[in-house]
Amino acid sequence: MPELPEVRTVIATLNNLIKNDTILSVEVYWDKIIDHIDVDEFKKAIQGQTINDIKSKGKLIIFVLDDYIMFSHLRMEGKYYVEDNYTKDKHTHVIFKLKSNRYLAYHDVRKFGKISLIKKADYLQHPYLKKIADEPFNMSVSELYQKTSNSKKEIKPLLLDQSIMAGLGNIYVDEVLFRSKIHPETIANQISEKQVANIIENSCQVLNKAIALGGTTIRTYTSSLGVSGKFQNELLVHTKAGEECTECHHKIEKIKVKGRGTYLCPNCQKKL
DNA sequence: CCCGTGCCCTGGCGGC
DNA sequence: TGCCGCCAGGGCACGG
Repeated sequence: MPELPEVRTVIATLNNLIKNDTILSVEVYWDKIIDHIDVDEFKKAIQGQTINDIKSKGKLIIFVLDDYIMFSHLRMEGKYYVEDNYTKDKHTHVIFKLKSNRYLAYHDVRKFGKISLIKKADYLQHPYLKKIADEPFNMSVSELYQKTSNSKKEIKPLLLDQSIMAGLGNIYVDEVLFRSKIHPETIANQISEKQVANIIENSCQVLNKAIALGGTTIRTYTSSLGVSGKFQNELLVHTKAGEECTECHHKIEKIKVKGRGTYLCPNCQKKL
């Protein structure tokens, strides 16, 4: 699933391929992908808009057009392809026809992803963006500590909340808590300021490494974008149930935390 | 205001 | 082999 590093890889590739291209028209095959705006309105408004830049915040992709901002959230399985010829399959839900005679196709097996369009002047008020906190790279220890020390939630669900800190999903949060030696069910207000500093530090390290490993994906524009990273080789706990911990040789366990599959080393990550 | 629950979806997997 | 039922999972709406 795309988390912050995959999104960074996707936008780097999209910038290489379609920055300064112009959207001539758009076809929508699954209306629910288009969010917060009527589909016909969306189709009409986007015609003739040039893609001036593609940015991101957390897991949100931000297309900067002439008069609008287009937000895209890939959720679980959203993918973009840039193609010379458009070949729609059962998972193609939106196709943008570009002035360069190419197509930008949005694929999504689960159909969980969302695409939205808002006038530039209003975009900071859009609910997608408004709820996204700073990424770990810009997060100060005091700000995150303020949030953790006032919360009675478990630390893992708190870190998955994008309004607390942006970018971590289910995979990277397990890796960050393992590297920080914190049990995922630890109540947030029990965590010291020093441990919060560790969480931020480890988040930056893990995400930066994943970005570096995913950043080599750029190939021809017929391949899928940002889905062939190599970060899975760096995972220390996630998906490693039954294997030995790299630190202490205890067995990695899989548990459920607030309904999410969670991997940890019970010896390195002791409950307080 | 905060919390928990259910929903959106479909491929893949376990069970028989 | 095939079919059925269930589950994963980010974010949001809704109800208590």
